[in-house]
Parts: sequence; structure tokens; C-alpha cells
Amino acid sequence: MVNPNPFPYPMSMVDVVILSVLEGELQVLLVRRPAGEREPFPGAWALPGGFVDTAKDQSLEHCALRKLKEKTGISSPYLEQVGSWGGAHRDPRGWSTTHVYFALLPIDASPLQPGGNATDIRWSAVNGEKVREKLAFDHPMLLKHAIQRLRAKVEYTSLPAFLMPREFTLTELQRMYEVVLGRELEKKAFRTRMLSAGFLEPLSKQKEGSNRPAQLFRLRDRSNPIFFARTFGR
Amino acid sequence: MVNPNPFPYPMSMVDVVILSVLEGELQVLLVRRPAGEREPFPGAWALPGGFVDTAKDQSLEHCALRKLKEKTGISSPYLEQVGSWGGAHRDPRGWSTTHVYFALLPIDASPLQPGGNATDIRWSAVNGEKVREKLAFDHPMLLKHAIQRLRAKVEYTSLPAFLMPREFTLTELQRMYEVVLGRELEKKAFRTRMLSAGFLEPLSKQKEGSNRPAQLFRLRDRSNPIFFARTFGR
DNA sequence: AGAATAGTGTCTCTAAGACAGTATGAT
DNA sequence: ATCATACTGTCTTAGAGACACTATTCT
Repeated sequence: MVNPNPFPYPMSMVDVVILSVLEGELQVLLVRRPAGEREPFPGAWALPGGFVDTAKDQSLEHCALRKLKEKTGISSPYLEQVGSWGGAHRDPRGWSTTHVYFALLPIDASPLQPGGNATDIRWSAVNGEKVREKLAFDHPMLLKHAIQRLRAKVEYTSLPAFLMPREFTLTELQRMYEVVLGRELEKKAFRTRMLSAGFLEPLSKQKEGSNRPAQLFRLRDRSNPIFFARTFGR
Repeated sequence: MVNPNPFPYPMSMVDVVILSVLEGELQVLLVRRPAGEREPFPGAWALPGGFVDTAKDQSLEHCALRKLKEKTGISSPYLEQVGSWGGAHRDPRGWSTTHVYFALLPIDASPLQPGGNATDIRWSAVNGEKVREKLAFDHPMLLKHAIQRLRAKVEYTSLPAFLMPREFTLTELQRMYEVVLGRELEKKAFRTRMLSAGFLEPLSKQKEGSNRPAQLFRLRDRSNPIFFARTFGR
């Protein structure tokens, strides 16, 4: 079979919105674009991503995992596709498509210090649906969609649990929900919802502090979120 | 800027899962693959779709709309992206990606007779997440994901309203929900939910029949679904 | 009157919202 | 004892489920 298409294929990229909660803020991992003269947006901050490598990547998801591993060393985070975008003008080099994923990194797995001094990779706090940096390409729009997807799903899923360390208390989990959603939740309703859903396994340990110790939990299933029948109210 | 990528780009396709409810069943539009010798899956049934045309298509969504228009003549249905899939083996011609959309056609806009005698295009009833025909490529999987997405969203959105004709009664809307979900809903709860959501505009007309006339409604907004705070229970 | 479908009344149940109250550790 | 945080009790409210009941048209 030969040349099945009379037109040139668009460029195929994958971009990954890598999210974690650091210092009480939702943060996204950014990388610097190379500085070469023939590079688009030289030196600008961007979402980690790049070309699909048809020699290395078995699938789009593998490609996203590869890019994630390259930047963070993490190989099995929560990963979900946000969607794909394509058009003639989103990359100055020509008609291009990108497949966008978002990943949630546990708070204790973050490979870089927040606000660290690396010049080519950094965490940046998400404010609303934006970051302070001017992002390359249509990455502000891609980031917006990823954040909207995350916030929408946090209303009725256990997604924030994937941002937690292996062991955590209910109060800590609630803080995680609140940071991602950007608003406070009611304690009793939160605890009832979480406990009756049955996705948390109580440990025979407690978290000690200068106050009453708190029950520690861990996730029963580290790969799939659970869905609640309602959203949180307002 | 020259050859930004040392690897060949994968093929870029768009496939559209075009859905309507005909004869009380959820149906999907299928097209026959061409019969040429160098064609993959010659003569097999498949989802309508094909190569992104970088000369004609401004974006992936325009590409999906173009394919929809070509097959159905419809130009502004409800259209939503399901996601994208890519890999080395899903098309025998090589590494390929496809961007999958689903479209909801109003019951009164369907261009073909259900079960019509056209040999290259037909409606086929969705059973579970499958059709009777053996579909080309990984289209059974793509169809499955589209149906799952639709059914999941029907639980907490007004999506089935986009399958209705311009004017309809609440009972007719409830039948539409039931056909898509494949189960019955409770009348009172359904009516309360629909009416209190405020997305239906009552008309000064009623639907006459050999029984008590029913209030007719139309959609206030023909382009965006609304989201309910809960799913339907079980 | 009877058939057929539209539409309502009402009781129960579940889970959320609000928020006060109790529990248990450190200092 | 006091502080700090964990955790519970309980009243209210919104909306769903069940299902019987009433309403309005045609024949």
C-alpha cells in the first residue's frame, strides 16, 4: 500500500499538563523552549511535550508517559487525556495537532523543589486557569482546558486522592480538595462522603501531633478514581 | 524553519460517531470502505471519517464538521470530542492517529431512512456498545468509548434534548433519555428535574392526540447542554 | 362511560449544609 | 487547664424513588 494520502500529514505532538500541589498551591510543571534560531518561541516557557516518536512510542499514551518520565522520573501517575487540538496556525512551522494529557503527581513524589533555581524547568502556581509565565504556542488555552477538566471532575470524583502521599488523614485529603477547587468544603459532609464511598483503607496507625491524633488512610486502588453520584453543592 | 522532526509524522484522521434515535433505538451512521485492492478493510463497514485535509480544514473540529456535512448534509449538530487514539498498528498502512467526535442528530433531521437500501451508508442500531456489523480498524473500540461517554453524560446533562425535534413534550423527552440509557426513569423525578433546571421554554401550544393534550416545549439554547448536580439514581 | 395519556400529591429516603458539641492528644 | 485539631450529633433542606391519584382530551 502506497501513499494513502494526497496531502501532507500534520505534525503530531503530545503535551502533558503535569500537576501537583506544592506549598498549598496547585502548580504546573513548565519547561523552557530551546533557544535556537529556527526554534519557535525560543526561550519561552511551555508545557512539557513534543513530537510523537513513531519509532519509540507504541501509542499516544505511551508517548505521554515517556515525556512525563523524562521530565520527572515518575512512571505511573494518574494520567488522563484531556483532548486533542489541531490547526494550521497553532505552530508557526505549519499545520499541527497536539494530544493533551494531564498527570497528577503525589505531593511526596515531586522531583523538583518548588520555585527552584533550575533555568529550564520549574513549577508554577496556577492562578484561576493561568500561570504567571507567558506560555508558548496555544499552551495557555491547553492549560485552561486541563484545569477546567480537573476542577470539574474533582466535584464528583476522588481525583485529589492521587495528589496525596501514600498515607494521609481525612483532614489532609479535604485540604487537597479545597486547594484544587479553590473553595472550602463542609467537614461533616466531606467525611461522610469519603468514608461511605469505601475507597479509603484505614490503617492501624495514627498521625501524631500536638493535638488529638488522626486516623491514617491509604487508597485501596491507586489506579482508578471513584465517582460520586452528586457534585459538591455550593 | 526546516524539518523540525527527524521522524515521519503519523497519519492524522478524524472519525465521527454520528448518533440519532430512530424507531425507538439509538443508531449510529456507518459507511462502507472503498473496495480497491490497496485499501485497508475493503468493503467493510466503518465510522465515517478520513484524513485531515490540511488544505481545507482550519482545525480538527472543522474537519469533523466537514465530514458530518458530507455524509448527512447537517452543519450544526451537537458535536463533542471524545478523544484521540494513536498507535503503530491500528491502521495497516502505518502509525496513525485519529481524533474522534460524536454528533447528535435531531430525530427529524435524519437524512436517510433507517435500514434503507443504500449499499454504502446505513444506520445501525447500537446494542450495548456494539453494532451488528464488523467494523474496520479499531472502530469497535472507538464506538464503545463514544457510547460510554454519551451514556455517562446523559446521567447528569441535558444532552438527549439535542436528539429531539424543535418542539417536543416532556414525555417525549423522557422516552429519549430512556432509549439512550437503556432503562426506565421515574416520571415525577424526571419532570421536576427538567422543569426546575429552566432550560426548556414552554410554548403556547399543546400537542393534541386521542387523549389529554401535552404541553410543548423547545430548547432555550440549542448549542449548550446544561449540567445537573446529581446523576439519576438507580 | 371508557381508554389513554398528561400531570400532580405526598410519603419516604439519602446525602448535603450548617454548626454546635465532644474527644484526645501535647504543653 | 488550655490549646489545637479530630471527630460526632443532629436539625434542616433538596431532590430522587415510589406510586397512587387527579385531569383532560378523544371515541
